[in-house]
Amino acid sequence: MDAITGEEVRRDGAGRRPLDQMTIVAEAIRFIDERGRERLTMRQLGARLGVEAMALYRYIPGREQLLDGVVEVVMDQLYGDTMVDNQAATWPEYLQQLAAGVRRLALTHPRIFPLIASRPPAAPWLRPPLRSLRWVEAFLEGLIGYGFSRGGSVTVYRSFATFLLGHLLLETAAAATLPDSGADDIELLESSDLANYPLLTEMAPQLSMDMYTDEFEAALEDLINRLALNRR
Amino acid sequence: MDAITGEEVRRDGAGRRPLDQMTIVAEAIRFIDERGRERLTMRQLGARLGVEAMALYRYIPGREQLLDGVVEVVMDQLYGDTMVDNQAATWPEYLQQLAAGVRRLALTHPRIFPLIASRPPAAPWLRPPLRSLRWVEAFLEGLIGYGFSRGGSVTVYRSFATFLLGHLLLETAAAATLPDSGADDIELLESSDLANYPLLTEMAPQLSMDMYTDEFEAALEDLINRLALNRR
DNA sequence: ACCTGAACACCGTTCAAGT
DNA sequence: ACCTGAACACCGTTCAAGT
Repeated sequence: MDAITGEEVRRDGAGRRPLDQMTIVAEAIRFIDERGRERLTMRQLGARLGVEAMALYRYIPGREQLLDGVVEVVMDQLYGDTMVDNQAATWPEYLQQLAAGVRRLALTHPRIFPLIASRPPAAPWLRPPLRSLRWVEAFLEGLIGYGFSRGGSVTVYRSFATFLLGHLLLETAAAATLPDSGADDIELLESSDLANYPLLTEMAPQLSMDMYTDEFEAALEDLINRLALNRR
Repeated sequence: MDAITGEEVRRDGAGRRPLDQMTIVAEAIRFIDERGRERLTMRQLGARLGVEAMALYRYIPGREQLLDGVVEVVMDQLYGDTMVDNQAATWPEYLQQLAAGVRRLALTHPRIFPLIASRPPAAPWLRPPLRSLRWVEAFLEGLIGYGFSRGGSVTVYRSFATFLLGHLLLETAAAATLPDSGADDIELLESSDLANYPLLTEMAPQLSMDMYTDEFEAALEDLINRLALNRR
């Protein structure tokens, strides 16, 4: 019996429960969070599930679709966090809460977030493209609920999505780079010795301060003001 | 004799001139522009240069460093386009010209541009990180020339770089996805049938209009206004 | 029903050998 | 001096075979 569900648990000869899509995708998410998406291979993922890579193909068409599944699960989590039971009283509050929710997700899964923008989108015609049509639909619906016209809600979607994805892709990119590729740079033209850059050297303390949060909030307030002014 | 330089050209038995770093990196840039960075392999790049993959290792330490070289060459091109002989009379004009130059580069090499943000940066402490320290140094110098304090120039760098990279990463991401991975999506929870999304269906024409240019310019003007207000 | 072994067509990279 | 063949340790993926 399973301790939580109380269901009868089937086990194979090696004492494993059989795989399924969700188990595999969930493990892939954990894998990418820990080691980055470059290192996610079918063979290594199989190993973590106690199985040969070939076994995964019974549940997942291939590696690309596995990555699509990862994005889909993460986007559904976002949908639940931000769109279900949203209590915002005004549209600026609504945007603030959505922004906070998306940023929380991006910082929780910094190595997965870039996939949201780089995977071939579900609706390539949507500008900017997003994997979760359900989220976009709910977003437009929310805005209309706050009194925006249909055309106005599209304008807001555009600038809000651009703002959010843009900022968070950048904030996230640093965290997503492999932490152990300590290889030397190719020396193409001149060495990038810090000594050649007096201003950089002098301002290094300020330049290295992590101000993403402040910058994010300042820019978001700005965007909301802009939208408020242009509203008709 | 070489038709252009007039120099004596060494050729090997197969009638090829010997390779060098620049030739290889330039071919890699062309390759990524045409077929995407996922498909750039040492073996295929070698083939385009009329050589086995192993020959490349005489000039390039490895694939990762080749990609670093690609970014470096592109950034140097950007430096030449935007920083050398910049004639802007005021700092807002300066930012407009830089923004236009960076966007031009991003749209010329949409499949290379994301590398600028995702490669391990030359100075990881720099926020936001950028591969070209030379460009950042010149940027700060320019701002100080227009009367910004040292601290003020850092603030402007931060918000300007965040804005630019963010917007362009997003605009560029669509173009960078492989155009021929027509595989079916994994069906995880529900099908993303457009019929379930009435607002999306209704607003499809507006949502599919490419408004990146307008959005980019509106947001840039906004940023400049914000910077002008906060200036001390 | 579910997993694996063997195989195929690819990778990046090293190094001794060819010219 | 410059390139290649052969090799190694990996990939994703297919499919007949095992339990």
